[in-house]
Parts: sequence; C-alpha cells; structure tokens
Amino acid sequence: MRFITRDTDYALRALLFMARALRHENKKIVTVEDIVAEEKLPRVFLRRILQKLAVKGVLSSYKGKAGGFSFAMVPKKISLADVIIVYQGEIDLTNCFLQGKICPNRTRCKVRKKIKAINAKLIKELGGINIEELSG
Amino acid sequence: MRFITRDTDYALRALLFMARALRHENKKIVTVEDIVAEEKLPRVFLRRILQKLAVKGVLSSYKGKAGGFSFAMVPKKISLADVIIVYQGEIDLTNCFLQGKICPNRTRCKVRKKIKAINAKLIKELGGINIEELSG
DNA sequence: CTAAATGATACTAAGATAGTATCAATTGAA
DNA sequence: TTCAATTGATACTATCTTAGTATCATTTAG
Repeated sequence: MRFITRDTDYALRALLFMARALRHENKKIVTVEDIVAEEKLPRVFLRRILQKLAVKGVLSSYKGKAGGFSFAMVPKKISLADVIIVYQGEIDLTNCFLQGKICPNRTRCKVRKKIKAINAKLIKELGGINIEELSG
Repeated sequence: MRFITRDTDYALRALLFMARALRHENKKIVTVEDIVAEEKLPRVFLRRILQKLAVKGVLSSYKGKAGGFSFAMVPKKISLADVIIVYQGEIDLTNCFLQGKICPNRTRCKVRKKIKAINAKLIKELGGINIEELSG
C-alpha cells in the first residue's frame, strides 16, 4: 500500500530540512542545492516538487542569484495532511472503482459508509501533526 | 489516493454477494457465473480474484460440475482488513521510499513514528468490520 | 463421455511513477 | 553591462503497476 508517495516523501524531507535550518541557523532562504547536498535527492525532480509547494502557497520562491525557497507560513501551521494533499489530492480512502460514474449503490453502500468514518478520523490525525514538531 | 484497489473492491462485492446468497437462500456454493450475472464483473479477472481468496483460506473452491466457491469460515470472521491484506499486503502506511534499503534515519524518523501510531488505529478499525455486517 | 466448473499461466494496453533534459526568465553582484 | 546562480516551465523517457484478455489444463457430476 502506497500511502506516502515519493513526491510527498521528498517534500517532507525538504520541509524538515528547511525547518531545521530556520531554527538552528535562522536561515530563511534555502536553495535546491542546499537540500540536495544534505538529503541526496534528485535535483530537477526536487525543484519541481518545491515549485508545487510554492504554487500551493506553502512556500515562497525567489528567482535569481541569492534566490531560493522560504516558508510562506510558519512550520507549525503546515500539517502532514497539507503536504499529502498537495501531491496526492484530498485524503479519501473511499474511492471505489466506479468513481466518476455514479455508483448505483453509492448512498447505501455500507463499505463506503464505514470507510468514510475511518477516513474522517485519519484526516483529523494527519491534520494534527505539523512540520515544526516533526523537525524537532 | 488508492486505498482500496480494484482487486479488493471486486473481492468485496463478490463476498457480499456470497454472504447474501447464504443468508437469504442458504446457497452455500456460488459460481463465478452467478456473481458475474449479478455484479457485472469481468469473468476471468474475478476468477483469479476468488482463486486468491481460496489460496489464502478465506474461501474453499470446488472443481468440476456443480463446483464453485464457498466460505471457508463464517462471514462474521472475515474482516475488511483480512480482505485488503489478501490483495494489498499488510496494511502499512509507513512505507517510505527507501523501503528495502535500510533508511539511516529509520529509528529516529518522527514522521514514521507518527504514521505508525495512526496505522495501528487504522488496522484496528478495519479489523473491526466484518463481511456479515457489511452484507446486511 | 461430456459439459461445467476451477487452476494456471502467458500476454497486453493503458496509465502512473519517477525521473532526465533543456531552455527561459529573473536577479544580485563584479 | 555581463555573468553566474537561481527558479519556472515543458517535453521527453524508462520502468512498473493495473486491469484486464486469452488459452489451455484439470477435475467432476451426471
């Protein structure tokens, strides 16, 4: 079961690195090179991953020399759920194979109902964990 | 996010069909054709899916004329977690991309620890839901 | 014997994943 | 002004996974 995709995984590693850099060295702007040097992640791929975080408003980006990425919000406000959603869409364990078409069974499907309840709990749990504490 | 794969989905539909047939008509042995006729699932694919449930001991299979599949255990004893595990392996949200290799960070990784705790809750929830109640 | 059933295996088309390669645009500084 | 360092954007690609189909073998009730 792939719950955390590689995108999300790399993004988390990058964000944790940035949170530590911020806390320990008061380093606000970090480049892709900084992260690659420390975390050994694939350069261009990582760049695209960070770009996405910037588009989604989690990071701010700065072009040109002395450019890089910084947090657009404090790490404490960024939850694990937020990061997962950026790369994997809304957390929804209920997707059945008929998705798109209307399942004739959708409203009375008990499997769906049960999983929906579990899903709500999962979202709550993931929403309660933030980058600040993870980077500690 | 794909939590329930198509294998698992089809298997659940088949099992729910079988549980209803058992309860309503006391029909113990069901053929792939019976299920396909009602649930409109792809024949050969479904056969392989049921074969797997038989190998795993959830169903019993009978070859030859008048053959088919029956429950190898009462539907109440078959949990949602059991079915998921047959097709998707152990429920493990913690898989990081380094899986296989040893993550240098594995023991102290906080992301992992947090997700591991959530995973335990998820397994408990899924283990508490059975085919009998779902088919009701 | 034969039709009806599962068992097993090989094949395939489409999509997702995890990247690489390239060039464009921006910017700080020599 | 020029240049190097940085992100932005897009096109391409190799590999794996998914969701099947096709086919033949084996078993068994009647």
